Amino acid sequence: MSAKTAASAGIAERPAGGTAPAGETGEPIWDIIELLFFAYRDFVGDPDEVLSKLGFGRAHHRVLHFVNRNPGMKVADLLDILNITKQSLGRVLKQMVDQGFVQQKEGAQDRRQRLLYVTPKGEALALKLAGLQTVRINRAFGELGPGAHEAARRFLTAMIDTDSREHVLRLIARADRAAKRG
Amino acid sequence: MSAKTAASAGIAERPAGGTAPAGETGEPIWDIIELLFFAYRDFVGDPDEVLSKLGFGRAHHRVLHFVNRNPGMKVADLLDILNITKQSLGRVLKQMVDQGFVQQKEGAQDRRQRLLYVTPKGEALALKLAGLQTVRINRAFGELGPGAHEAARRFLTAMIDTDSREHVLRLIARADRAAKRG
DNA sequence: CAAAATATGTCAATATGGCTGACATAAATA
DNA sequence: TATTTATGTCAGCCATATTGACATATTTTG
Repeated sequence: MSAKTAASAGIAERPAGGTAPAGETGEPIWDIIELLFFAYRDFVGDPDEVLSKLGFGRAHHRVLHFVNRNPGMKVADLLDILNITKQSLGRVLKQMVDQGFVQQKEGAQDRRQRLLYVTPKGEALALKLAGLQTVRINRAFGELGPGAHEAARRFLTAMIDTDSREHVLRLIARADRAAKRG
Repeated sequence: MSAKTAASAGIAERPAGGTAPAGETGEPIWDIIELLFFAYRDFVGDPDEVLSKLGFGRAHHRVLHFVNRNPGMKVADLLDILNITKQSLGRVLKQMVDQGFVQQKEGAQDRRQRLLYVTPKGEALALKLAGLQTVRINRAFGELGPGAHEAARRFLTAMIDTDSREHVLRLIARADRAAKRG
């Protein structure tokens, strides 16, 4: 019940004395480890249901999401983000193109490129999936009160590899600007 | 569950104009959606490296983690948590038993049960993996300052399905007590 | 006690989404 | 022209998930 329960479920507190300055590796932080597992499981669970009815999986979701957010991106860029091989991407991408969710256009300057765009149908699906996740996030923020969004953003950002953090933030910012133009 | 019922399942329409105050379902909350994706990717990435050297995958990690945290759990309980079929679990579990990471003992009261325990070798691996994740979490908390742990816990808890939330919290709390006894 | 339900295991077939390696094509570039 | 780049594709392998059917031991129930 109350949010307090979670707190008392807490643990991982260091053996007396503590304050355990950050950076120390003492005892595993079990609560966050497990909560992250369950939270992520539910977070991707909503879209998964919708996707499975279309014969799609999580891989399709990732492709659709990033193409929708970054219209005109190169195949190579998508491969970098998803961190998979072109063969793996190829199979999934082909399905989405064949079924009219994603479209490929020859690059204007460099005609070797096959720039990726979502179709209206693809955008509708992308927004439907993001909407399901947004409902969950908004419900959470609603329970947590003001400042929750900022706190979540800071926590999640800090959890990303320091090396790639800047890259990720730029990606998100760039996509936001693209969305506003669109 | 929830007021704001999935608000028309989310999305799409965001009739011109507005700033969408939090709590409303208008526009997708892209930053959290994407940060969660990248944060989780890195979070599971650390263990993945270690596991792959042992010929194990993420499935093995999940089994090892929960058995370590809940010594003596039934196979059925593990199936519930992981939400997979017994056939899927069977293969992974067999490997871990064969290689001496997990042990099965006949239930005392109910001799049909094969209660699950980690071996010392299994516990060492579980702690090694949790340690990697803890380093990341502690680094994040260190960057964020005091209150970060509590804030993260509250956020992640709120992201879990309302139905299963209590169950998850009980699971975590129970495992903590078990750990302290051990 | 016999019958039914339960906990677990296993065989077989199938799907998804990763992977590697090799090779092909078109276009840009040195 | 020769090379590199961007992309695609074929073929096969692996890990992890699925469903369905069936087996075994044990507990519970009528």
